[in-house]
Order: sequence, then C-alpha cells, then structure tokens
Amino acid sequence: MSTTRVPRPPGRPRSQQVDEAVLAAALDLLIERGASETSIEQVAQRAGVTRATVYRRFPGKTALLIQAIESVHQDHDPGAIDWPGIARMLDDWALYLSVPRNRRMLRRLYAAVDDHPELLRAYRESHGARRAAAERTALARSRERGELPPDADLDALQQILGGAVLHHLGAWPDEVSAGEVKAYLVALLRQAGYRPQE
Amino acid sequence: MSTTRVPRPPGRPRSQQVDEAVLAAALDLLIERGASETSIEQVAQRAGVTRATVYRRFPGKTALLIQAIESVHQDHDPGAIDWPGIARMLDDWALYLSVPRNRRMLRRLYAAVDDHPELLRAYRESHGARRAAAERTALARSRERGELPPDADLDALQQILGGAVLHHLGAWPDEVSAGEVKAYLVALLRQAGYRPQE
DNA sequence: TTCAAATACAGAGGTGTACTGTATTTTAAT
DNA sequence: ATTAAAATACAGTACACCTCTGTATTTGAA
Repeated sequence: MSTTRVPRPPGRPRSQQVDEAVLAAALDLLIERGASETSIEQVAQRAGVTRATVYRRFPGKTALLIQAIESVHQDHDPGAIDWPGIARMLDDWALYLSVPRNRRMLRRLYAAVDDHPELLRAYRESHGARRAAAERTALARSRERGELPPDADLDALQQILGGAVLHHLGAWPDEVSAGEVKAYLVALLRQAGYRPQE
Repeated sequence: MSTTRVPRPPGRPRSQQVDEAVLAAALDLLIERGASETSIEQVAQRAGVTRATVYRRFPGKTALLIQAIESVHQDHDPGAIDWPGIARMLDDWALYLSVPRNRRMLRRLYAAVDDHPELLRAYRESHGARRAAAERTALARSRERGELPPDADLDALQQILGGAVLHHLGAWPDEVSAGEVKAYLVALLRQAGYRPQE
C-alpha cells in the first residue's frame, strides 16, 4: 500500500491516452474504409499523433488492426454468453445486426479474408469462438425442448445461421430494425425445422 | 447481310486485341487484388498498353471493372439455365464453387459491396438475375415432385442457399472438390426439408 | 538522463492530363 | 485509279500533384 509498488521504468512513460486514441482511430478506420484502405498515416492523423508514435507501438498495420479488433468489448462482456434457447439467441443477433457499425465491422472483416486473414482469425478468437459455443448450446437446448426435430443436425443449423447473417449483411440496408432482422432469421430457421414454443 | 452494314467511322479503328487484353487484365486484377487495390496503371501494364490507351476507352476504374465483369461468359452461356430440380442445381453450384477462380471472384465482389456497390450490381444484372430465377423454378419443381414439404417457403430456401454459398466461400479452402461442396449444400438443404428422391 | 514524441527525409507508386511521333484507316482531290 | 489530306489510335514521355512508407534525427517531458 505504498506509492512505488512497481518500480517505474526510467524515462518518459507512454501516454495511455495516446494508446487508446490510436486503437480507437484504427478501429474507426477499419470500419469506415476497410483494412487495405487504412494506412498508418491516416490512423496517426486521426489519433492526433505522428506516424513515428504509431510505429513505436506497432510493427505494422496488421498488428495494429488485430489489437484494435481485440480491444472491442474488452472492458465489458468478459463473462460468458448463455442463451436458454434459440429465441434469445436470435434476439441478441437481431439486436447486434441492427447497429450499422456492427454490420460494417463484420462486412469489413469478411471482406478482408483474402488479403488479411489474420483479422477474421483475431475476431474469431476474441469474440466469435465464445459466441459459436453459446450457439451450439442454445440449439441443443431448443432441440431438447422440442423446438427442433429430435434428429436435427445442429451443425447444419449453425451453418445456416451463419450464412443467413452473412447474406443479410450483404443484401439488406444497414438501417434495419432489430424486429425486421429477427423476422428474417426466424423465417429461415422455421424453414429449417425451428418451431418456437408460444 | 453484307459486310458494310454499318459504315465504319473514319480513322484508325480500335484494336479489338487491345480491347480484350485490357478487359482480361482488369478481370484478372480484380480477382487477384480486389477492386480497391487495382489501379489503372496496373491494368495498363498487364495489358501491355499505356495508361492513355485505357483512359481512351473508360472514364475510370469503376466503368472498366463493370465492363470486365460483364465480359465474363459473354460469349457462351447466352441462353437460359434450366434445372429440372434441386439436384441438378446443386450439381452446378458445386461445380462452380470448386473452381478457385470463381470463388475468389465472388468473394471479391461481395467484399466490394461497401466501396464499389456497382460491381455486385453489375454482376447480379448480367449473371445473377438469370441464375436466381432458375433457382426459383428448380425449387418449385422439386416441391411439386415431393422433394420438399408442400408448405415449403421457397423464398427462405433461396436465402438459405445464398447464405450457404457465402459461408462456404469464406470458411472453406479454395481447393475443394465439387463433391465436397455438394455434400455441404445437401446437408444444409436436408436440414431445411429437402428430401432427394433416390 | 532516458525514452516519447515531433520533425525531416528519400523513395516508391498512383492520378489525370498533355504532348510527341508513328501507324492505320477513311475521304476527297486529281 | 492514284495520291494526298484528314482523322483516329497507340506508344512513349513528361508533368504536377498527391499519399504512403520506413527510418533517421532532433526536441522535450518525466
């Protein structure tokens, strides 16, 4: 309980404010312009910092973008997602997909598979994996509850859901209400055997 | 039915060879590097032509890429696709998706929705629309034949199929056999009520 | 005094335009 | 018919401008 718990290294410490500004600028630009179109120069400019400052923290654009992606929701949402069934899961998806920024972000990540596969990988590892596991659980619970046929192929259902999200991202306008998204997802899952209990 | 139906304009006619070289180079670069990363300079260089020659034909990159997309399969495949049912339709999709170049092309188009929506639109108008109509027909025929439940939501099924294609493009390696692709699509459609007749 | 941050630099690549010289074709005059 | 003129296409070059890259050097805060 004293001041010098960890002996501070000599010299001027890095500004945490700059740290955050750089990551925020990188994330914004990733969403606005995409990975390939984002340059260190732009990130530095938006963060109110010079290029050298960015280069001191990150060896290159990819490392910077990866950390920017990992910084999303870093603060809150550390716990686990747990859906009791398909309905709640779709509610969450619909809510998420009704926020234009989220939609653009996902599109940018998917769009970067060819040129920057590390980005989608980083996203999957930091967010997607948890979500995918929770989806499996929710699907299994719904099946047990009789909302799906007993022989339902959960893997196929998950693929259908993933494809539906992608398709919706590409074909629907970004200004869409959560209700509309949910209606879309429900329609597809109904055709795939989902029978929600009233 | 003679040679000089349309009186040729004066001056040196444009080299058809150059026309083709420019479009081919543009298409190649679109697939290899993506729309945003493709420059007129690169197209000209690959076509063995100077920039001025490209600018004489096209006002800008977008117009060039659109025409390059429209030039695909311009020669053959002018007629209509007609599938007797889901099975044949999936055969064709699987064949198409087993060619790496086709996969990259579709990914590049989807990846460009935010920055160059005209490209996907051009693709839909020149190829996709026909295909989508044929899909509807194939699905309807299969339903009549009892391969789908009588109350099947054809629209939902088409969305599921579209989503499955997108998802496969993003999550599977490009070196995939037609058989594997078909197995994937069949698994998803089976979960969506498809029961192929033996 | 030590490291963070700003400044400066050299190089690469792209853009759109303009101008040269040459090749190819039509049109008009002889 | 032959020939000259006009029109157009293409390669090549240059321009002025911009953006980005990565590093080297200097300034200044802790």
